[in-house]
Formats: sequence, C-alpha cells, structure tokens
Amino acid sequence: MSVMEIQPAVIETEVFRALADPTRRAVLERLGNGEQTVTELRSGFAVSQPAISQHLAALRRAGLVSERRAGRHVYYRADPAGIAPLIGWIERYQSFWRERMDRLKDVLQEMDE
Amino acid sequence: MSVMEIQPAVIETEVFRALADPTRRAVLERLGNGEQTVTELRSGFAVSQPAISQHLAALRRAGLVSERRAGRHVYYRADPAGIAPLIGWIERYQSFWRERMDRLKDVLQEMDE
DNA sequence: CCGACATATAAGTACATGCTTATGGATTGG
DNA sequence: CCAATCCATAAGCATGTACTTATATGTCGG
Repeated sequence: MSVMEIQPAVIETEVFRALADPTRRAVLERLGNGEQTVTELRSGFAVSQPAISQHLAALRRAGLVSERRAGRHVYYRADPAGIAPLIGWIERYQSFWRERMDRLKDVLQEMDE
Repeated sequence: MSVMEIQPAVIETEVFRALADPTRRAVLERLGNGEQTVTELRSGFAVSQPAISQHLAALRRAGLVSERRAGRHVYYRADPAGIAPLIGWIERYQSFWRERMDRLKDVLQEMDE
C-alpha cells in the first residue's frame, strides 16, 4: 500500500490547520525530542496550561500526537504517522510539484550519507 | 544549497495556513493542470468571484501561486517552489519523522518506475 | 468612446480560533 | 485521608477568517 492511505480530505485539513499555528508547531517540535507531560511542556511557552492542553487536543485530533496516561500525569509524544496526510497531499500533487519532489529526494539521499 | 533555503517561520505559517482551507487547496489543484483566469477558476466553485480572488491573494502571499497579466485577464498558475517551506519543515523534523520520510522515499522511488 | 467584461478591494457579517480565568475530576504524597 | 498536583473542560472575550454584496479600476470590442 502506498504511503497515502485512504484519507478523507477532512483529515488533511485537520493536519494543515494544526500545523498552521506556530505555537502548535513548537509544541510538536518539543515532543519530537521525547514524550513530555503537559506541565513539562508548559515551561518555555508564554501561555497558560489550558492553552497547552487545547493545543495538544488540536494536535491529537489531527493525529499528530498520541498520549500515554500514567496516574495523574499524561505523557504526550509526536506520532510519526501523523504527517502521512501531508505526504499524501504532496504525492497527489506530484504532477506539478515533481521538480520540487526531485529536490526533496536529493535531500533524503544526502541524509542517508 | 539544500531544498530548505533560509525561510522565516512566518512563511511556513503562511503556507500551512493557505493550505488549511479546502477550497484553497482545490483552487491550487485546478491551477496544477495549467494556468487559469479568475473567471475560469470561478466555474466549479460555489463561491463568488471576490471569494476566489481572496483565496488567490492568500495563495499568492504564501508563494504558492504566481500570476501573469494579459490585458484585462489575469492568469494564475501554481508555483512549484511554493511548497519549499513545507518540505523544509518536514526536513527540519526529520529526526523524528525519519521513519515516515523513508516511506516517502519509497513512494518517490516508485514514481520513478 | 463607451458599455460590457475582468478583477480587485471595501465593508459588513457569521462563525472559528486562540487565549484567558475559573472550575471540576482524578490521583498522589505525606 | 486530604490537601496539593495534574490535567481537561467550560465560559467568555478579542481577533481572525471566509464569505457575501457593493463598488472601484482597468481593458477590450464594436
């Protein structure tokens, strides 16, 4: 099966919308370095704890993060599968973005070396 | 130079925001099949001409489309370079999106065959 | 020229969003 | 236990967004 599974456009929209907010992208970046609790995430951001929780809820709806509950702590982590819709979208438009994708391929190649 | 040039985060935000709207993505898809005027684009969408113009303005701000003026017509077309910030973002998070990127690489490989 | 056309912009409106403070439910440590 | 901690949710507010209609600007055809 292709990297692009059957994904209703609504999910694509959720992912793009989730990533459209700079704070949310920053939260996701933090989670890329390993799972963190809401309280841990809160440090370093100039927003309240509920704001962080709301951002996490949005990221979760988009499938970009998942959670692990342990007592009163909730550990969030980035879900690599979450960007599949993004990649699927790029793939769908490959015909006219082909040139760009070739460049991406070069980048990926460089990463292997 | 890498596929990711120096791109302030604000441009990333513009691109994600532009693509977060389904109508705008559909407009972009249409433009992928070749340049079209605003009036041509209007057909097939259930929104007014100003709405189309506003979507095009958003796509233009994000660098996803460019225009060519010819008399009273304005031909819009998708700009392949516009998704560079998107790819740049994926590249920056390669450390934890690595697994997904490998799958993307497979897809790109398949495209070559 | 000038009316019709192509497009952009302005102004208004309904709804979405991102934040806040307040509060509620669950869990833990002492 | 129970007060403190962790987190989510509710409610409210300011701002942003996507649309509309109305209008302005520019260009063409006859």
